[in-house]
Amino acid sequence: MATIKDVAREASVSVATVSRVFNGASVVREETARRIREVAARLRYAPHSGARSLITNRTNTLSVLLPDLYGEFFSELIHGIDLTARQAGYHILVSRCWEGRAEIEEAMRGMRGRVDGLLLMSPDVHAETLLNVPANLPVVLLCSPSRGHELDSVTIENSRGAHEMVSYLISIGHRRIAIIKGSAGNYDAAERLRGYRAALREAGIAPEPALERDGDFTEAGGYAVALELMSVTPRPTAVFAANDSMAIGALSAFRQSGVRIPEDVAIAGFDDIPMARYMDPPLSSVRVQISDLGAKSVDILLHAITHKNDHVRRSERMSTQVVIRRSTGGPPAERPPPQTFNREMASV
Amino acid sequence: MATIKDVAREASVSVATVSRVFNGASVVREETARRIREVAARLRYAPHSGARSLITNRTNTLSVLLPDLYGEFFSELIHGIDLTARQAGYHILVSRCWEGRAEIEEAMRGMRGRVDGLLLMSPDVHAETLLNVPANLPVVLLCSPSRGHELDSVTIENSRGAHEMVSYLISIGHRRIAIIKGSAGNYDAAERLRGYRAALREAGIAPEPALERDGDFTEAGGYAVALELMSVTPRPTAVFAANDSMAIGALSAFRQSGVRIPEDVAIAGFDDIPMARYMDPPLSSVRVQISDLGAKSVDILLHAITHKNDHVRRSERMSTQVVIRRSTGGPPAERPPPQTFNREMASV
DNA sequence: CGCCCCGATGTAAACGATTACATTTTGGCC
DNA sequence: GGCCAAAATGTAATCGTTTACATCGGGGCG
Repeated sequence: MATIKDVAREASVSVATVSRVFNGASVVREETARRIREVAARLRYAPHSGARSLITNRTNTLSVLLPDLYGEFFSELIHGIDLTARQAGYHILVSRCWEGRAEIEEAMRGMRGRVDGLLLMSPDVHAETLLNVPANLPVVLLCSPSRGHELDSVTIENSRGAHEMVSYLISIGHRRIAIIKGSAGNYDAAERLRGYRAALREAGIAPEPALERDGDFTEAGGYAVALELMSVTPRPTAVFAANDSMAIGALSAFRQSGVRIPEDVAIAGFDDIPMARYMDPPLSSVRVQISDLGAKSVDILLHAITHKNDHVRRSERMSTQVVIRRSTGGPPAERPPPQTFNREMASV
Repeated sequence: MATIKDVAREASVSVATVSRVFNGASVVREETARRIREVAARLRYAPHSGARSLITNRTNTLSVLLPDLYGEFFSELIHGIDLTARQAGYHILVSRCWEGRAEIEEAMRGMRGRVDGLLLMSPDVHAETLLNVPANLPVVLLCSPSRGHELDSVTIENSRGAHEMVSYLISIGHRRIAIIKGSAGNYDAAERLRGYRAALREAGIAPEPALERDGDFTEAGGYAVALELMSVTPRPTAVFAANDSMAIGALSAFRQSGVRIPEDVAIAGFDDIPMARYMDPPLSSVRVQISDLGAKSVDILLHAITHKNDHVRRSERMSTQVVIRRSTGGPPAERPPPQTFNREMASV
């Protein structure tokens, strides 16, 4: 493939001049520039980004390291990341790493010289404890547990969101509220569980182990747990799933068993994925702007890169919003929902 | 950040020896190797992949260039790509480019020296006509129109899949079948439309412009089109949506208007995203193994890379499978569906 | 003891760009 | 025409690796 030297030779100039026309840096005579561009096009020359970044010490690439993710959350996140990154002229490299600490360390080491910064989602291992990873690589933590303020991070207000939703369920009269938990060891999952428990406690409702079931963030998981829940006696009157996928699975399971939603059991999810409003009945959920989360984390990362990772660390929390649709039933006529709850237009 | 030279100096060896330790190539005395590894760990050294790939001429990175995509399809595709790529030791770089030819060319030029090969999904511009892009960069076309056999490609059996689904609808008695088309200019969309028309033609049903409506592959789009369709007289008895997202939107619109599914109108989609089976009623769809599509395209790309792009081009077509669930109603008792149709277990 | 061979290590030339600095060209002005 | 500043272009060091080839040292063997 043609290199800058080939172009230089063919156009009878030095490589410096060719470089200059491709970087617009200093002034090259228009006639020379045109000739160089012609030659370059003829040779199908494109600058070698690897060589370039070796000397400039910038790759214009960001890395995104994620655990295995499910559908909508993943694509929304990448969408937000991509949008912001590309606007700033950055490419993005995505990798998944399931296997915990060792694999994360390995992946981070592989990033040296490949990217300018790293977005890390590591819901089960504290990133601060990672060993033998490139020093001084800017890192932003996504939805991950974090010891202190060593690293930039952005998280979701999980606990508060869950708390609000469960409080709403209580406010419309539910006392037996089950939860379908997220994956074991997952940070978001743990926080949502915490919010659920706190809401019950504040309402003076005793926790009940039989109503706290292990889930895994998938539709199939939600479906399976819902089947189990139906045989719990007395049956819960409401189910709060730690994400929408599980809520949708549960909804499907209940309906297939002849349990009416929301008359027999109310269902609520978390995330408010686009699909939620198209369910039957439309699913109440805790909305979190996933793509904004991605966008914000990129902003923080770019800031870190600009300041060569020598900046004051930030910890952002994305706020959530309870969205009530029909899957939770209407509030009892005698007690309207508090103002902080957002009731959507009936249409869509 | 520490370089190989720092490690060499600190361990009192030459850079060559350090390099050897990190590449396992030739034999280094165990004692020396251990010392070098210790120093490297202490200095948090990681090889600079940019510099490495400059000389080896391999980046171990694949690029994925996609138009704007919607939720499940995108994540499933990336999932399959990532799995296969990482197994072969490759990273993946994802970019979106909406703005047509110029942006694609620009993006491809930016890939020079950054990746070893390219997965390109370009549903509206013929990739063969791209100008001034790096010569000899291995490219595999994904779900894209293609003139001939200049480029490797993998596509979906869109037309056949649509044909089968529409034929099924006809076989259970439908005559007025509407279609919600995919995005204008989109290759998959056009092919699915073709299959729809062919099936009607073969059954001797006259095409009817009022029943062919423009969609855009989103839930909201499907919702809107369904509302329009309700005012068409006589009303269609079945709706075939060019993807599941639109089918789900349509389903929601019909139901909100009191139209019963499948009694009043049957609905079918395309893609069979995971969510389809959790709809109420569960959605009939044309299944395509999206992640396999990603995996297969990576296989082809890796083959091209191994052979330095000097290999015979392949054109694979991913087969589809009609999956009948309740949204299309049962077949008339007197005419069982042909054997090629796959009726799923009722559970899940 | 001297030779040879082999295993371990070092030396230095790439890879393809950018860029500070040096050099040449240009053109305006007296 | 000669001078000079500014504009245009060239030279060469540099980025952090890999790797062909050279070198070195020590053990086995005659």
